[in-house]
Amino acid sequence: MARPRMFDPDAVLTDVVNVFRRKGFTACSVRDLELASGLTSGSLYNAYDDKRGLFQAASDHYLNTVVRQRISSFAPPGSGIEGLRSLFLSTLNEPAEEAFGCLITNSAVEFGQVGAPEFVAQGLETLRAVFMDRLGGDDTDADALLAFYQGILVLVRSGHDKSALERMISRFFETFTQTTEKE
Amino acid sequence: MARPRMFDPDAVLTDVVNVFRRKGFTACSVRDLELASGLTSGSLYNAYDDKRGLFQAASDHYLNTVVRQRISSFAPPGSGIEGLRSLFLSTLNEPAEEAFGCLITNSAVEFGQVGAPEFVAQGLETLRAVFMDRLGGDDTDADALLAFYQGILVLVRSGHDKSALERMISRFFETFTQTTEKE
DNA sequence: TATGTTTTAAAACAACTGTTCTAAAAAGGA
DNA sequence: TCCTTTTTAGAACAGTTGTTTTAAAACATA
Repeated sequence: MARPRMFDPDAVLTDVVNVFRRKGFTACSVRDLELASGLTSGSLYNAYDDKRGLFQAASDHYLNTVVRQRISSFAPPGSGIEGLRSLFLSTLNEPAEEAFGCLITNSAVEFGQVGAPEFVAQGLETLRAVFMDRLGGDDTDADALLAFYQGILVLVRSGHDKSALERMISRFFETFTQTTEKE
Repeated sequence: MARPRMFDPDAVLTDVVNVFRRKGFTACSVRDLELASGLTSGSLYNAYDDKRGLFQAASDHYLNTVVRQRISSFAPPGSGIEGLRSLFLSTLNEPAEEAFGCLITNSAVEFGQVGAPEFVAQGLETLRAVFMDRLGGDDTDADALLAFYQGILVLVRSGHDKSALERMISRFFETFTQTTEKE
């Protein structure tokens, strides 16, 4: 029919999502996105309508590739609490110079409850469902784990000492395993 | 000597800090700050040098009035774990329409570890010290509680169901009290 | 090879950004 | 009352924002 895209959408979204994670949606200019993607604004606007549309595509990409892939890699169905332990520890794998943090967490905080894109609620609910399933607990337990998880990502993002966080996560799951084993 | 200020600095900073909590530093324009404070940009720049200076004054104000006051109100020295329980539950006291969240949490996420103002580290350390003292635990326990606390604030900010969060906090401190009582 | 459609690149846009400048107003000390 | 100093209000500033427009380039199909 016509001229095909010259860029690889997956590669572009991967690059773009990292800029959004690093700077946030508002502080990230279209020029930043041009630079990160190697594309010009014309191509971006033609493919994604506007900045918000690009963010939406990028966050969907993030949810499907980063988050869900991380879950199935570290805490696949049936992996139980040990899977969750691995998942929590995997959040510490970030560049030491500057932690990007999690786009879900970052966006939840940046947008708040009013203008938040749907992917925030989706992402939180995805995590919550995983926690509930692997844990074998109820909604309240899942919420507690969700809060703990989000808090870790805040501390990671703020540059908190990694080894301290590792100790903390390890101990938490140790005592947690003991507690649930007793009964 | 000369003409005195016509505005009440405390009142201005209280108003300003709420806009920063609601919109974040970057997304908050100087016009927003004029509107919120009732002052004109001339007065703001004369008193606080620039936007960053105003943010610094506002965040210091927040730390001293909101955070530290909340601590001494809900979890004063000697109040132990019960104090912490009250403190955690107090984070749910937010306007139902739009949760402002905590300026420490919000700023930790917005700025990350590179350009973050000092008050973020100060605020996190203040909380951590309180947790450690009231808990009677070690650094690792304090970090865990700090993560849990930050995560709750993320969920509050994102509009998570308040009653669910209340149940979660209550149960956490119940089982926590039991666990520590046993030994 | 020609046609038709889309992507691309780059210039151009108005609106908004943080900040500075200007001049008038306000007050305390002499 | 006059002088000095500071605050105030608001206009003005250059730079950046997200977005649109323009025209050329690039392919798939016929």
